[in-house]
Amino acid sequence: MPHSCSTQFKLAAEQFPTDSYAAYAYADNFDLSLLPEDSGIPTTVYQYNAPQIKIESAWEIQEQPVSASYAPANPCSSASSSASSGHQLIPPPAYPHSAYPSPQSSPQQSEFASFKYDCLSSPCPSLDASSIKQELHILPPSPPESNCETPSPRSDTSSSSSSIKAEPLDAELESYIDLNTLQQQLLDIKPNHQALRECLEDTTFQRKHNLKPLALESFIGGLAEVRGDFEPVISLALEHAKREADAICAKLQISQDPNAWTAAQVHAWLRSTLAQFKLPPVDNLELQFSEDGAALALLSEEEFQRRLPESGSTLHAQLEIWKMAYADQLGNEMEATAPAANDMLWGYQAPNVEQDESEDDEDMESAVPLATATAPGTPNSAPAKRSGGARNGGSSHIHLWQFLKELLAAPQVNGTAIRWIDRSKGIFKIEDSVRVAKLWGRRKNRPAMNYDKLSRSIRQYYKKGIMKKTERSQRLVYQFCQPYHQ
DNA sequence: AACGAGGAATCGT
DNA sequence: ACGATTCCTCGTT
Repeated sequence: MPHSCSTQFKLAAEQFPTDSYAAYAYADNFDLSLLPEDSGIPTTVYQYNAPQIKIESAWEIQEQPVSASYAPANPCSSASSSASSGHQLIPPPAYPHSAYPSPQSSPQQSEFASFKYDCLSSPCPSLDASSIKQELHILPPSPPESNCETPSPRSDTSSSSSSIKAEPLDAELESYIDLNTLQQQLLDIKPNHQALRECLEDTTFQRKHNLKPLALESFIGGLAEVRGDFEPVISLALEHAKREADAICAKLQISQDPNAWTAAQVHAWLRSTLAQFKLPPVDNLELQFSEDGAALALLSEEEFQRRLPESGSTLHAQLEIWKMAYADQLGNEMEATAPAANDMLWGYQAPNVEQDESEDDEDMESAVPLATATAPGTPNSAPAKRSGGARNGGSSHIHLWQFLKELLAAPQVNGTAIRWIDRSKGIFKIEDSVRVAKLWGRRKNRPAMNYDKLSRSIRQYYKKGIMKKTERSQRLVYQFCQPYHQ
């Protein structure tokens, strides 16, 4: 085995940035169920062929109380066995980043993905207590109330490459990614996001670990440009944002489309968002913001900041997220009806089996099972629809059909594993039976799950009237029965 | 070989 | 009790 190289993410996060992109990372309650289920992300140790990467935690700050209810009673054995040591070791299998045979998996991608998750996740139900604790340190539960201008103890941020230090460690090579420095760079982000831009544009990290170049513009430029490396991550963030927005929309009786808001609804949303992020309430909100939703959506971040120095950035960022979430939803709907058109719209390239680029790895794949049982139109919640009954945390006894709908709801992430054939009829196809089964097994904490068993469960649905075979029987093609679809 | 169908026992909640 | 899991045999693609 070649010598390994460990990448150590350090972060002492006492500050909390308030810039737009930080809002992605620090949104109060990003649903960590979106994230890999069997690994405490910041503490995961990845190993694969050169260079081998170890990501481990080095947080040393005080403990924060954390709800243990989110920690599964029995996480995957490999995870729990080493949880106490603050990191877990994933031995390098044939397919380094995936417990699941994925011949085209890309360790580089997944490594970077894990890094991205670190940046995008926020304190939420995670898998083991240690990782929760650590994530709380990365991303404080309270939204941006601390001073974003607080200088970081580290001042050497002139070059982002300085945040990546390689140091030999015995036979191993250990490189540190100092998140202190990285965070400082985030804190330094100016309205034009120069620091983030520089940070992301710096390719040292990529080159060092032989990563694919990063399409920076795709990240900054908005959803329509989002693709490639960021696609799954953005998708996850948007999935969360959409669910969150959903609940808020129901509460405030407003549209999911900010452009459709009246001025009064704008005020309601602003107040709600201020409260959500624990920002100081604004007395003369109506005077400050006379715009309706469409006009509000056109305001620049500077304008937000000018009107509300304390909270303008956060509000603007949150609005951006809402806009993206709504746009993404439209995109998904279009994809259901006219995939080709949607691909053109989003520049989204349908996953090609013959290509090796977008093959999922451990990170991507574990990130796939999305959300809670909030899949749209669950018959169980038929009358109340999605009124937000039992939300997060109830995913442990999710039904298989619900889980499948969850996967189907995120085609950008799961398109290679399962996809709609005819959404209006509830017909879908399992493209990668192994993968879907593994995901299901992971969700249910059944490591021995396979497609044979999963399909047996699906067949049980036949006589229950939950699913049926299509008229013209096709392999791996199933159909939801009416009440369970739509 | 992979998938489909369904019986039967068992498990977990 | 119920849904899911596990194991099984046999048939089909």
